[in-house]
Amino acid sequence: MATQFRKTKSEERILAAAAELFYENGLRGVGVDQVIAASGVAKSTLYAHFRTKEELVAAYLRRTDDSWMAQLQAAAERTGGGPGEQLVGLFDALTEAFDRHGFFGCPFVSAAVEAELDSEARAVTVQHTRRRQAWLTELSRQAGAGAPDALARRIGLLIDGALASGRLLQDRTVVSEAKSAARLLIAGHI
Amino acid sequence: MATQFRKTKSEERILAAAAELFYENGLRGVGVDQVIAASGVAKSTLYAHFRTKEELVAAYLRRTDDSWMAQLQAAAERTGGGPGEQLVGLFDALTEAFDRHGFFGCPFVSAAVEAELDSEARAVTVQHTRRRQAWLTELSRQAGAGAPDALARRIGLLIDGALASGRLLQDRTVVSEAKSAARLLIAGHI
DNA sequence: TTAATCAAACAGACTAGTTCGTTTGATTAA
DNA sequence: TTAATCAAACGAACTAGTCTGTTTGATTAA
Repeated sequence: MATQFRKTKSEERILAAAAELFYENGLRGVGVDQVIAASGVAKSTLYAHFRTKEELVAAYLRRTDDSWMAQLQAAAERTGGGPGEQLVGLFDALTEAFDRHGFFGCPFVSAAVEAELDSEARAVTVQHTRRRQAWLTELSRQAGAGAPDALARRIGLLIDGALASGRLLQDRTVVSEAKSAARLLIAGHI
Repeated sequence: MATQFRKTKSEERILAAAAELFYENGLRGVGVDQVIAASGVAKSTLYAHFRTKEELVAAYLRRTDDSWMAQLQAAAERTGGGPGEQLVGLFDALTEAFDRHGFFGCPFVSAAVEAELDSEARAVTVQHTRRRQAWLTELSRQAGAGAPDALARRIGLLIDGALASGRLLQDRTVVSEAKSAARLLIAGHI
């Protein structure tokens, strides 16, 4: 439907603008007025699509959850190798993220810093972390790791560390160090 | 002098309250009014000691820089071992931090999320990161690492990762995983 | 026509920072 | 001992600006 299309287009623009602004400036660092200015949408339109700022934030994080998982999985599958190789290849997604968006760290760590403990944003953050760990655990299991859960936590730790260190040092070479560290850890687990 | 003592005590109380509040709720999440309420100090007193909120934030971060480095070094030296052993032992400081303050991650990563790019807070964050890396590089060199700088970055990556993952998962077992990962990486570097 | 969008003004809550007159308690000098 | 002095802190009101969210009434496009 055309109205649907138009509605979707506005919502899409809002979310695209919100994603960039929230990621670069933090949740509390971006006002609704900035989002409407960047998306070229009227304030009333934004509030027609999202009842509150918090709902917009949650929508942004849900979308980031999906796209972030997709990027990790795409990088993993691009290796064309087995699960062990994929656990290493996923780190390429971090380099890509650094190159595309700059050194702004992990959006979920940022959200955890800024969102209230009982907020929906926090719930999405928890959900994303579980989702990621479930996937890493499954890959570890398929790779034949003795303790898939422990290996998954270690890989997750390297991902979070690379994003955090990358932000602090403003330097993407940490990713290749995380990658080779991952290789070593995987070898130690199989 | 008694007047000196009194002044110091107020400033001290302000900083102690600010440290807890900022660490748990983020920089932007804490208002000046909360700090004065928690420290039991008048607003005018706070502004007699710190010209702006930003100056208070910077003071909090400088103090955190010092205490955080001291905690890492204390944990390292407590091993009573050589540099290689110290690079592993420092991770005990993370467990202690988790136990003492909860899972609030790295205060400098949080600051990097919330502070403006040109703020003094950001400058203190950069300074802390350099200081930490310099120390880790020196320990790596003493341990006889082939590439002390690379090993230092990997250890730093594990520290940041443990703090970030610990926050996301609300779980301190990541620290022992970071620790054993560190052992493996150090062995690979010597 | 009808649903979506627009611009613009607005209310209400909150925040940083200021001001000013008052209180406290220690030091100093007669 | 007692009275004057002083630095530090206090409380409370106030300014000025920002932020979220609402409302209104006109405009656009199928």
